[in-house]
Amino acid sequence: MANQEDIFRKVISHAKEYGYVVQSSEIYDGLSAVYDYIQNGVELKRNIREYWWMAMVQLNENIVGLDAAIFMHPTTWKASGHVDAFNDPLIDNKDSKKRYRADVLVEDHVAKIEDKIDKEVDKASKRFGEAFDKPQFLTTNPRVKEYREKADAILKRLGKSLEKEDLADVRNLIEELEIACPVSGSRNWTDVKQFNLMFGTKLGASADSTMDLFLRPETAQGIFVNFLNVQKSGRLKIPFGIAQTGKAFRNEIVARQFIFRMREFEQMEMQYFIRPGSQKEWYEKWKELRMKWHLSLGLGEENYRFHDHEKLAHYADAAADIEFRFPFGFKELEGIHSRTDFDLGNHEKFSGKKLQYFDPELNESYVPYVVETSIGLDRMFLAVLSNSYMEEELENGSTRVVLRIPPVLAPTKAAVLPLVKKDGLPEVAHAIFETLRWDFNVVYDEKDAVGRRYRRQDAAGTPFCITVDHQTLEDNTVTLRHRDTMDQQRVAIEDLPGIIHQAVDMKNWLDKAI
RNA sequence: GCGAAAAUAGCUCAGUUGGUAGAGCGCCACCUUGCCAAGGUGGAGGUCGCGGGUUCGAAUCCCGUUUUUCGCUCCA
Repeated sequence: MANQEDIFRKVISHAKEYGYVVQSSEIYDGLSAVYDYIQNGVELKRNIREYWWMAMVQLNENIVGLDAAIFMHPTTWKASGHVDAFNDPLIDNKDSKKRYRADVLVEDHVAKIEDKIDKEVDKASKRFGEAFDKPQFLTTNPRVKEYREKADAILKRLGKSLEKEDLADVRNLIEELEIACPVSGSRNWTDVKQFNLMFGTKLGASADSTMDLFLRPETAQGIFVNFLNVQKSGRLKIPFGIAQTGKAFRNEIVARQFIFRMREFEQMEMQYFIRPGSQKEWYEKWKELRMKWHLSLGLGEENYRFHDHEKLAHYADAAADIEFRFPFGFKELEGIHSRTDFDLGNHEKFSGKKLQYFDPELNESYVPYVVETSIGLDRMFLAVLSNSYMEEELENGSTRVVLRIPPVLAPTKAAVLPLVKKDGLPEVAHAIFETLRWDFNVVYDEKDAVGRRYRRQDAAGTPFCITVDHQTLEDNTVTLRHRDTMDQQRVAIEDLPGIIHQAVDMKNWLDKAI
């Protein structure tokens, strides 16, 4: 594991040194858990996004794209459940260093009181046998009544305090009830703090006419609110999907592990609208399809696994993660969720607008069910980058650092190198460069010995190097050198576009995925 | 957010009991070589994360702060 952490550190350093990812606002000491993608990073990220878009939108007849705004009407987040579910009062125990949801601590305490009531009921029922009248016992037994009143009073006070956001009172309540930490047994608590996982902002330039908004915590809602717009204008028939990529924002309590968990991140999501009752089938189908997409990149089958959720989110009736073996272990890369009609149904309720589909086959209208696939673009980036980074021992005893990025995703597809900086070789190399740049991202480099230039391109992840030498002047052939094998072959200049195309074209990669 | 560790050149790191900064690689220019990194000459680049304090004097000691890493915690 120490070795793995070491590699992760090296990947982060490498990402900076070779122009992939740097910390945001670095000259001001950075900003916690915010990163910028620089010249090579932006290309890799764009390529991953396009690879996804190609597979999900272009190659799927019944999936269309969308680009919704980051700002959305505030009621959206009430309907989606985020206002409630993303808002937690938290408290820490100073001795055990454990963090709890303050309301859960109080509720657990109440549950203990209710246990006592149950015990009284048990005792009484044993004593009275068949003659035991439970409802009457609950209302008349003085001890039970006392417990019940106590429990109700606590819950009422908790509810009131939470509603008024009176966190000091929640803390007081915990103190008065003498609630102790289950781990340390101590009552040494911090203050209760409200954590809102959504970023708030304001719409409106003048202070007296502003409206409180949230930056979207997920892109999915932009799809749901546009469900009818897209369906009607596209005359789409169920089942169909809407896909989008875009930024989402979460005020994570702990944001860490480089770009794995950031406060601002990019999602690639697809919501698939289906007939109610068919969700199981589509859920399984999309699990399979998404895994195929991942495997098509060749990062290694052993680096992926499914993780089925036992505890489901508020909207789902089934959920699984595709986990990837990151340098810090298997972690979630993509989620596939059966979201039922939760979202559309709630938007109906909150908006008062019908969000239904008339199914001509069934001759009835219904709120469609939804199966979602949601992948973190930044996580996918990290998966590719960390998986690609290798330090190799070569036969001659030297080592090389190489980024084995799948060629289809590589930021630069080829480097054009004149063997020497004279004898007209740079001119020929430049001409090749000028031709190839229309089809591929290519670079030109004439500095240093060619061997060193090869290594430089290895470290940057460029799959091909094209070397122009003296023979080129005679027969229009060049050396094509391969990143992964370091093999060299002699090819005609006119064959270059075809060879590179074969290696980097999405078609040749994605046909494994569909 | 708590705890621990760390922060010196683009990267990896030295820096003695406190005396105002170094190496290797990288980068730039020129020369040389010419198919798998590390030849020569010259050069750029650091107010030692930031802010205070102690001291004649702080990269070094003290306090605060920011950022990072690890653990806990949370995770739609």
